[in-house]
Amino acid sequence: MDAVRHALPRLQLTVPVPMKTEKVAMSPGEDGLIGIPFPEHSNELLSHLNHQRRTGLLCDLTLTSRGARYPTHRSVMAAVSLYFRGLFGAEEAGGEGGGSFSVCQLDCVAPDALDALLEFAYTATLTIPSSGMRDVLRGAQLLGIKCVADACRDILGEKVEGETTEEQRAQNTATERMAGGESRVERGSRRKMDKKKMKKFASCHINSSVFNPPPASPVSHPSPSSDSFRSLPSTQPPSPEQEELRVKPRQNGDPRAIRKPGKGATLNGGLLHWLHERPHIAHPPLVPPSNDKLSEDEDMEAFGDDGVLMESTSVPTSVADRGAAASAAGGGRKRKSQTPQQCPVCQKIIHGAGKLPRHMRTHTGEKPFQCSACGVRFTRNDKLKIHMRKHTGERPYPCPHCPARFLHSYDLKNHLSLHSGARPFECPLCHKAFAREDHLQRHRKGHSCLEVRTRRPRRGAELGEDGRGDEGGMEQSNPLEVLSLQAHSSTFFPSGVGPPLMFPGDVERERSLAQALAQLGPHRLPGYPGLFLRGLELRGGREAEGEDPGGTHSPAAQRDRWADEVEEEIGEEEVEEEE
DNA sequence: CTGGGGACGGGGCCC
DNA sequence: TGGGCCCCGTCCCCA
Repeated sequence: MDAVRHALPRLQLTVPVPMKTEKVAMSPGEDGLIGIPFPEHSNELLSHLNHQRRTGLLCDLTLTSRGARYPTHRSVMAAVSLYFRGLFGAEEAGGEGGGSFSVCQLDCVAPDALDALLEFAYTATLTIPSSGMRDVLRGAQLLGIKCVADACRDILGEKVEGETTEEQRAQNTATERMAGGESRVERGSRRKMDKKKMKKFASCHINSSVFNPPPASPVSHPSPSSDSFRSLPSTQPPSPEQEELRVKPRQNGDPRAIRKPGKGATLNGGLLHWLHERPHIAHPPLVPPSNDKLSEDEDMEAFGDDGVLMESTSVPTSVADRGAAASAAGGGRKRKSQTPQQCPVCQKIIHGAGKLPRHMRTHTGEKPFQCSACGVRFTRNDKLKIHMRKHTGERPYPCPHCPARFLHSYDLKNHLSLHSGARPFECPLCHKAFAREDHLQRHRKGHSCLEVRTRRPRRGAELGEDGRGDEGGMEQSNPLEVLSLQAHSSTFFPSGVGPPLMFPGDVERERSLAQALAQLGPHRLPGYPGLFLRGLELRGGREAEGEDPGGTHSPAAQRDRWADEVEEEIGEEEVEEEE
């Protein structure tokens, strides 16, 4: 442990104190809040917890395996193991207050393997004797510690493609070993369910697996039923180190011995990653499991449904692997060689090597680049450089048609559209054209085209009358407002998702939300956790469809969406006119 | 409400 | 892998 502790200071990953996350996530200017990251916190926390475990302090759960006893903490086990989370969740759901058993018999997990898994839980380091790799793998699978299972599989050379099969096989084996009196019929049905889950898991890389027949027999607690295992949010993003961990670890007869980082290049590189990333990358996405949909959506947001982000979240996997994942997932614009990293504060995936520190400054408010002329500070050097043009008078972007010169290339671009008279951005509602896309967006957010629009048959009223059931909520509110809201909120909830804004009884709430979202814009949402979460909920499966996982909204894509909206509206209007 | 300038944050490319 | 540079989209502010 000391080795780990000594190694930790070298692991510079910005980790916010969880309690401050909301504040940290706010934009620097929001209420003057500044997030102060404490990179050591999570490591120190783990260290203290491990010390408590070793001294038996505050241990409220004892795991046993074939006579060996392992005092531990329920909260830690619930945090690291889907099985225990489900177990304790079921316990609490059953109104038993979460403290009804203190001994959990895990004879199905070999003592050494259990010891290694506990060591992992408390140190974020897995020390695996190669001879016991299979046992650890099985234990990790049974307890729902996916990252460990993945790493073991990698080390054993088992392919990811076989993940479902292997996991299934292992689980089934364990099931047969442990289930005892459980009826075959029940097992079969559960297996079927798990196959679905695993299939989803394999395709989406969302670790929401239900771990069927409980691998353990809590001594003083009945085994939780499968139904008790809720679909849980991902606790484990793809282990970035899996590729590196393909290198077999050193033999280590003592499972408690902590391997010192720094010895053994490739492997230890992996371990270093593992050490510092696991606590941060893996756990922040935790959301209250009571909101399954939200959890799922957030997972989609955080890791991408197309597998690319999952594969590449801080993952030094091979380019070929990523490419394969991308193509397998349907493609889209994908990075080739640069490693996306996940912001530990807002969970956003930051693409591009070296971009995470830059992004982190948006949370910390740090502005290390100060203008020597006026003292204005900037978060980025390149912005300062552009700013300096104001003082030097440099305007490197001259207009070829007039004497105007500009500081920014995009200013010139905007300006050129004036000369050309081009107004390529047209409001689909009132058909007013704009030279700039942001002006069109501003226009759409407002109500400036409402009058024109209301001359047409009102979509909301029509919808209400023709009995499209789920639109019924509109009847409870001003159809005009609903119309406006739908039209403009579609900017952020594009067609195809459908306007999930209107549900019976939710009109007011959703209107407020949509207005808030319209004010904030999608990129601002991470700074407003509540709205962000609701936004995720409302967005439904948009990100889940693999589109635009990084949150970028290219003009082309936006225009395409708007074009779709226009087509959709025109189509509907035609239908209405025919009626 | 619209046009225009500027600021800011993210992504791509390159070193 | 980090950072510089550039481009882009978006937002804010002002006239």
